[in-house]
Amino acid sequence: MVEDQDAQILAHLQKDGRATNQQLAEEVGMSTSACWRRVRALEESGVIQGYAALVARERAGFAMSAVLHVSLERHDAKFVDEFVSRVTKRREVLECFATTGDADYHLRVVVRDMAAYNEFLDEFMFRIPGIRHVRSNVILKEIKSSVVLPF
Amino acid sequence: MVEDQDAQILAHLQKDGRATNQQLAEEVGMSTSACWRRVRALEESGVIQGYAALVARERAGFAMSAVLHVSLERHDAKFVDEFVSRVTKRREVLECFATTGDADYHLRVVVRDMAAYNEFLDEFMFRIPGIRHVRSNVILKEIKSSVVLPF
DNA sequence: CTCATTTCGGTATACTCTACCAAAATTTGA
DNA sequence: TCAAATTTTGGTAGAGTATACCGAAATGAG
Repeated sequence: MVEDQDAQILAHLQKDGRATNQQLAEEVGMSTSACWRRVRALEESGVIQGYAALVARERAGFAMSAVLHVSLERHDAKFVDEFVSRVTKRREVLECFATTGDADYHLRVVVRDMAAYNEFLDEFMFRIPGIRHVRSNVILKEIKSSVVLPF
Repeated sequence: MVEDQDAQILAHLQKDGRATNQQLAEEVGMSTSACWRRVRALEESGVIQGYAALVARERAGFAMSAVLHVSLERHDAKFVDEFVSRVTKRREVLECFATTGDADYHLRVVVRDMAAYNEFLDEFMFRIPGIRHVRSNVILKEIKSSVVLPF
C-alpha cells in the first residue's frame, strides 16, 4: 500500500512538515510534479492525517504532565462508550490507549500546574461513571517525545 | 513569556502546521507581517520546536504498538545515562518518560508486527544493562493521540 | 515632553504551489 | 507479439506565498 518512494516522502515530511515540494522532490529523487502528486495522494488517502507545529510543552507554560492508568468497574458498551467519549473531548488528555494488562487504559495528560491537575482529577476523571481505579504517575522528565514512525 | 496573541498562533499552528501566514494572520486578527514576525520569533526561541506531518500508524504499516514499564536495578548515573542514551537513539521508541511510581520509565514503542516487537525486546531492551523489570502492555486500540496542547 | 526603542502595516521581489499539457512508461487483452 | 488503453512521468505558466525592507505608529524611560 505504501511503497518505497512514499515511505521516503513520509520519513522526510515527519521530520520537516514544512519542507517545500522542491526540497522533498530533490531529497527523494523525483520531479517536483511527481512528488507533489504523491504527497497529495498520501493526504487524500489519509496516510498523512495532517500537519502540526510541535510546541515545547514547558516553554509554552504547561509545567506538569502525568501518565494515568485507569481501569473500569465493568466493560459494558455503555460505560466504555461514555469513558471514550469523555476522554476524547477533554483537551488535557493528549493520549489514550486501551491496553492489555492490569489497567484498561493508559492516558497522558498535560496541564499548566498542579492545581490544574487536581482540578482535572476532581472535576473530570473521578466523575466519569464506572471507574474502578485511577493511578497517577507524574512525569519527572521527558526523555523522548517523537511523532516520527521508524520507517 | 508566551502571551495571548502567541497562544492563538500556537493553538492554530498545532492544528494546521501548514497554514499559510495569511490564514494565520486573519485567524488571530493581525497584519501578515506582524504575524509572520511572531511566528519566526516563536521558532527561533524554541517554543515551536519544528513541524511534522502526522502519519496514520496502521495505514503506514505499523500494525503493533505497546506501552512498556521499565524499572532499573540501580539508579547510578552510569546506568541511567546508558539507558537514556540507548532509548533515545532507538527509533521504535517514540516516547520515554521518567515517572513517579513503581516503574521508573514509561515508553511507547511502535513496530511493524509481533515479530519485530519480539526482536525489539530480545535484541534491544533485554540487553540494556541494569534493567530490573520490563512489563509490556500491548495497545489494543488508540482512543486518542494528539500533539495539541490545551491552550 | 523628548528621545530611544520596539512594534506596526504595507509593499516589492523572489520563491513556491498547483493545474494542465503532451510525452513516456506501463498494463491490458487478443 | 503487438497495439490500444491506462497510468505515470517531467515541464511549464499563472496564481499564490514567503520574506526582507521601508517609514509610520506605538510604547517606555528619563
